[in-house]
Amino acid sequence: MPTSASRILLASATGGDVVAVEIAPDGSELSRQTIAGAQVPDWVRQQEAEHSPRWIIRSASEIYRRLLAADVTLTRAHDLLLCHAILRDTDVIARPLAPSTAWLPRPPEVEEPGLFDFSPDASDDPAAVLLEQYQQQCRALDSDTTARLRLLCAAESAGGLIAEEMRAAGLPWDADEHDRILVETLGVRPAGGGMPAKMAEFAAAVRFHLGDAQLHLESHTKLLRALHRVGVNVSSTSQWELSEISHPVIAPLLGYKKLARLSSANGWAWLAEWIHDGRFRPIYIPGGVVTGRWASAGGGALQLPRLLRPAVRADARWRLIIADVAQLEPRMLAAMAADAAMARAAQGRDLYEGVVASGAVATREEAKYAVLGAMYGATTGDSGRLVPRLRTVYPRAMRLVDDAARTGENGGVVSTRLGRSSPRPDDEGAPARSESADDASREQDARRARQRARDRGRFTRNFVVQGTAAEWSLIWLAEIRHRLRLLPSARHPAAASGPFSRAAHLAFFLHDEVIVHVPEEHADAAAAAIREAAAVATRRLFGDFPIDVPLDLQITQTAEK
DNA sequence: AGAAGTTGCGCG
DNA sequence: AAAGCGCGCAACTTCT
Repeated sequence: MPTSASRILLASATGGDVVAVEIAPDGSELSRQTIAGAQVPDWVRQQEAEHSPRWIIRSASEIYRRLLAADVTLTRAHDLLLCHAILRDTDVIARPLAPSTAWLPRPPEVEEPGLFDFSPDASDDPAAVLLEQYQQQCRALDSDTTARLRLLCAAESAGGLIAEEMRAAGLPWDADEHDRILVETLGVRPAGGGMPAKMAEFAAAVRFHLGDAQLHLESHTKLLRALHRVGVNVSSTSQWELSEISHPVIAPLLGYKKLARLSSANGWAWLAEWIHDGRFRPIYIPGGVVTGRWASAGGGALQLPRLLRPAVRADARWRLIIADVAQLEPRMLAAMAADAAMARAAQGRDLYEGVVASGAVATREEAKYAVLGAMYGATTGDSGRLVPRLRTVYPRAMRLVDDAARTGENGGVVSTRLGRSSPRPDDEGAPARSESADDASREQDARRARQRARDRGRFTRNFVVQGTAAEWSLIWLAEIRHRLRLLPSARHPAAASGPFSRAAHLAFFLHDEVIVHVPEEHADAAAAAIREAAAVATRRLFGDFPIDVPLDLQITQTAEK
């Protein structure tokens, strides 16, 4: 393989071997070789050291875990699976990528013994299949004269690598602290099993007030009947409705529900299943949401209750850097719409106070409801009533979301700043009525169709904002990763082994928040890197448009807030 | 018995 | 039964 290599395509061959193809700048094949499975990590490490090529791979989720397990990291990649979804659906180029079911994510594979022994592509020449797809994607990217899709695909591919790296590194988690929180909140766990003490107390109080010593509290139907028996006339057992009622059963019932939730979602069973060697390793799914947000699988990674934050704890001589953006989405909206007035309100840490200062609303609370309502499409209630006031002070921003909603209602497609487009509406549910249908059912169909259109309008309204925020976060992540890789090694390794035990690394990502785990001596440098990365993300998306995207950032030992 | 749907609640 | 977007998960009920 010549030293000029800058792009190498990796394809799985039979028997765990790998075919490596060197790609010329014009996308054509320069040379290829087959590498025996056992040699792949060393070979890849060597290529990284000598050329740091862009690796063209089917999917990081399919191959990267095995490389990381062998302590090999990749600098850059082009993830064909992730980019296929973007380039197939995008509405910002004349000829999007031809859709193909061959480029959909595979169901999670069972662990296989061989290093690269994942199911080989069903073809005599899997490398040719990948190369053909890569060339098609390059043609699509080249047709975008604005190059925003190129930026999006690069960021998305970096995200694919980061998701696997964060899983490999894990989020440092103090199981003892978690246990302390559980005991403090739920009460002591009986030795013989059964309900923890404080939960049992609440349960007993609820049963007493409902006059049923045997009542099964987890059954909504039974609980609802029991509530009706004592005159608590609610239509559901949800806490927001219960909290409106004044009755002695309400307080213990809400208390019980709170604890029951913690116990079943993040109790001792969760701790035993998900925390190993002081790390929480969820599965991140980049692009798992149509807007471009990440999804997760297993462990409820994106729903960790704030109550458990103190269990996130840096290793000895290491620090956590926790950084997030307040009100990322409305900031994105202001910049996307080039709404100078809204950008002015976004100056500084609290956008909502800025909205109050504009005179549109009286209180911060009103500002929050109005802004969220504008982005979500509220039509009724407090929020819906406040939204029109924003139209007078921020006409450009409001026009952007209102246009997105109208496009969706009319069955159209909307796109984010970088060109990720909303999926086409599916035609399911369009009723095929015979001519004999009566007026009433035709009326009902029409009503349902209007409802669907409104639902879709709220979806597309939110899509442009949520999706662009996801793009900002993705670039932020990629730029953080890039900078952290330049930091020197740790004086003291982290408690866990693996490729990230000696260097600062991303440990957690949640829509607009990151947690970085860093050797104490590099904490300040890493914090600076995170701030720089945010500034770069803003500039990449919006150029010189003056929009503030301030970070809340703290360097700590634990994630307590 | 197991699949599929519902409810409720955690996160942004 | 959230007014208003996007998710995942546990536990229950209902369907097959």
